[in-house]
Amino acid sequence: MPRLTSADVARESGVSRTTVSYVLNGKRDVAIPERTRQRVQEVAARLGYTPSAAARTLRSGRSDLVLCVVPDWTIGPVIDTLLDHLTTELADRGLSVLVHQDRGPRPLAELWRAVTPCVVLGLAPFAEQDLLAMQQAGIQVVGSTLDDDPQPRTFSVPQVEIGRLQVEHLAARGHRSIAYAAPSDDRLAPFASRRLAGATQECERLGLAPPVVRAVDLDTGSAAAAVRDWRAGPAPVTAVAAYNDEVALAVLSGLRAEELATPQDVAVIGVDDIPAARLAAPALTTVWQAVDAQASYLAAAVIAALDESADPPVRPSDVMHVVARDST
Amino acid sequence: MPRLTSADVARESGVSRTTVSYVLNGKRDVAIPERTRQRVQEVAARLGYTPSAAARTLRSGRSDLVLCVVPDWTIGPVIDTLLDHLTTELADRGLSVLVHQDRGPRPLAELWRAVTPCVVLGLAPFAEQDLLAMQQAGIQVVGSTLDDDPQPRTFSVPQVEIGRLQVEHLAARGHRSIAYAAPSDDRLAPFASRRLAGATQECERLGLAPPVVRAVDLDTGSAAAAVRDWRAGPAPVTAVAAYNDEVALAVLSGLRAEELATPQDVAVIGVDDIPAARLAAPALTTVWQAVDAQASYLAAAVIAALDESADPPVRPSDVMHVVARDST
DNA sequence: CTGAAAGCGCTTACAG
DNA sequence: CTGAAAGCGCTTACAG
Repeated sequence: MPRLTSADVARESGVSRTTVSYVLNGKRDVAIPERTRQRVQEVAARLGYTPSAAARTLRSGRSDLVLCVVPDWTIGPVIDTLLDHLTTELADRGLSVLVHQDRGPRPLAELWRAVTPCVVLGLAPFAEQDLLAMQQAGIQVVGSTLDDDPQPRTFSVPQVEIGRLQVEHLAARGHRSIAYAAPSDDRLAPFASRRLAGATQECERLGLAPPVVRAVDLDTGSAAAAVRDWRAGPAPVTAVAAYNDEVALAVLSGLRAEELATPQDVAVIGVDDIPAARLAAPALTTVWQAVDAQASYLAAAVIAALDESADPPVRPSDVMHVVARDST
Repeated sequence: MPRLTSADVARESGVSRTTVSYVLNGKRDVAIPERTRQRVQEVAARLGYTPSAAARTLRSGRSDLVLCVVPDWTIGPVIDTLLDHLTTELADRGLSVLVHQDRGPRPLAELWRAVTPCVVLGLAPFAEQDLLAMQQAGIQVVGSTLDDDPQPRTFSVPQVEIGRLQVEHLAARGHRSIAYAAPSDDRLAPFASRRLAGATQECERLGLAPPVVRAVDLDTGSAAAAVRDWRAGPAPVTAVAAYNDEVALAVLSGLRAEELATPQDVAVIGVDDIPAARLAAPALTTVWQAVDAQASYLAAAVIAALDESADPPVRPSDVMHVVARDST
């Protein structure tokens, strides 16, 4: 069963491959009678013709693949949803998303050189060297930054803002002695340090002592130990801002183990609003992110990188806010 | 900055492109002096040459992309981990994983015809028609089944077994009136119906009444309503097998709302062992799956599909068991 | 308005 | 042992 080529479509519709190509690619600036256009299109559809991506890529030097580089850390529900939306929105433009976990020994360059994607989309910052190499090779890059850095082709989710919002919320509830529950996984450090910095800034702004930081594993014992530390000393902590909902759930569990009441003794706030958050006892207050808006922005950024005339992406506003529940 | 081609490597090492190709592809059956081999390899490395995937694909009619078709439903942590392992293991063989969410209007055929992957890997069953078309086009297919159906190139996670294990565990704890908490998302029906069937079978085997089924949304209200139903009537339910951990957390939350004690009044068991499971109050008993073993099996199946001489994959045994915690 | 031809980068059968 | 040449399927500058 040989592959169906544009030559088949050409023969069947009685035109040349040139014409088939023009019609199927919608080249409106070439004058081709409407009748011919329709015939070619009809034949292509009837035969079930799909152009070979490989040949196209070889010819143009650019595939219709969007290489999405996902960082090493565990894909959480947020990245899940992001990729989901992104895949759907870009599929509408005929672009396929190739997800690559940036881990293991395989260098990134090897992948993009081999695949020649039209766009490389980084969900975490690229190494300077990778960035340069891609740009030199003429590949469009849409990068990410964890800071508030509104550069043109960059996706920015200011992590500092997350920590700030958490402390703002806790302080508004009257807490003055606040702790920070950091993740124990080192790979999350770039996120954790920024979120913590935001929390610290907000404490300072409000005239509070900086948050007491403890790393918390995702188990009760680790969290209970942190809780004991936090409660010891002259100014016992009364509120905990956690790195994310899972860490927050661990803290809730640790508080329970130490027989402290939430939120009466110690309040807790997470980040992400995973399903388990609202089902926790007590229901977890958390920072919600507008993932679909962010995905749409990313999709638009990719499309804009490809097509000068496309609408420049509008940075989504109000992408995060606190969902207040019973744990604060 | 023009692309580096095999011609550049050839020129630089003073041989023909033929020789470059032979050396770089490790064709051992062609007699090429070791000296030449080394020189070519050294030059290729120095220049940072990466063969064009597009040209290769065009030439061979087959890319080194593995198209992994993920079903429509939300990617949970299990699929996450699976994809993660899979990507890593296949990357070692020079294969790149292209994840495609099988949703939206874009027909699957369009994607694989365009991409010409070497293998299509389905994490949910394919439509008969798609399967046939791929086979006709000479594409290797590794499929999935939710049943216990040990066909050669098929990944099988018998969902029935999951439900069976849940009921077995609950019955061993002395429960005789068991309920099933089904998901409300219709897309999960193929999984849910099989898990339920397994639960029902095990009830029957043990001489218990079939489980009372209620759909439960991921919120407390919905779960509380289900709980009220389950507790009404002459034989109040004393144990709930939930579709997965999230549904189980909802049930725990509903029980709390109805002021019932877990496990004294009603026991609960989930599936997946998500991080939130062990942090719940009480810690959730659940069915754990050996996702990494399953991923390795899948990777081996893909490699075997590509290479007759590769080791045939060994079906992992003991891929699931109950993790007993405080909720039962 | 339409077609013949070149060329993208690779591999491999074939000829030396 | 090594190279010249063909051809994978496409697009596009060019010639009619």
